[in-house]
Amino acid sequence: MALRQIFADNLRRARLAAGMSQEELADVAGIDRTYVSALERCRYAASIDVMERLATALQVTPASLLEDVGDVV
Amino acid sequence: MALRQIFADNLRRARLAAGMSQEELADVAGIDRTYVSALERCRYAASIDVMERLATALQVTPASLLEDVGDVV
DNA sequence: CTGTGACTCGTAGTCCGTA
DNA sequence: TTACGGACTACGAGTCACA
Repeated sequence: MALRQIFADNLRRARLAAGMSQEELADVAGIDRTYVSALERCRYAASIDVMERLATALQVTPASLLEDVGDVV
Repeated sequence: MALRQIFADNLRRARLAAGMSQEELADVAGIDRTYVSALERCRYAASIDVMERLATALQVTPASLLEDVGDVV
């Protein structure tokens, strides 16, 4: 499993856990609304500083967004 | 402290711990020697898939490269 | 072995609108 | 609320020569 996919999964999970919409998260993190959508859909390989902003906005550690939780499916 | 800096530090530490030169790491990770140098010097905000390749080459988890170990200085 | 400036090229990332 | 497309710009990706 690619790391981008793991990141996408963790991002979505963390966002939902925080009870935020993509729009809210994008707003708080200071990034584009459609970009959050694209990230969760694994369209892009986010750079490290975007990860940082996202992690901060979600109040989780950046490292936790890369943790491989295996197939939750 | 910016995450890019933490990443740069962790990258260098992991590389030295593995007893590799920038050249060797670059070779194993399949990226340019000078690019590894640039990354360790915090010149760029590495993207997630570069991190993945680097982590694999160093045989550490991608998440460990983002762990804030504080000022080791 | 490593740092660095210069360079090209691809894509990250933004902004628009629509379903 | 989210997925997704197009068009655009900024910056990361990747390489070279030289110190």
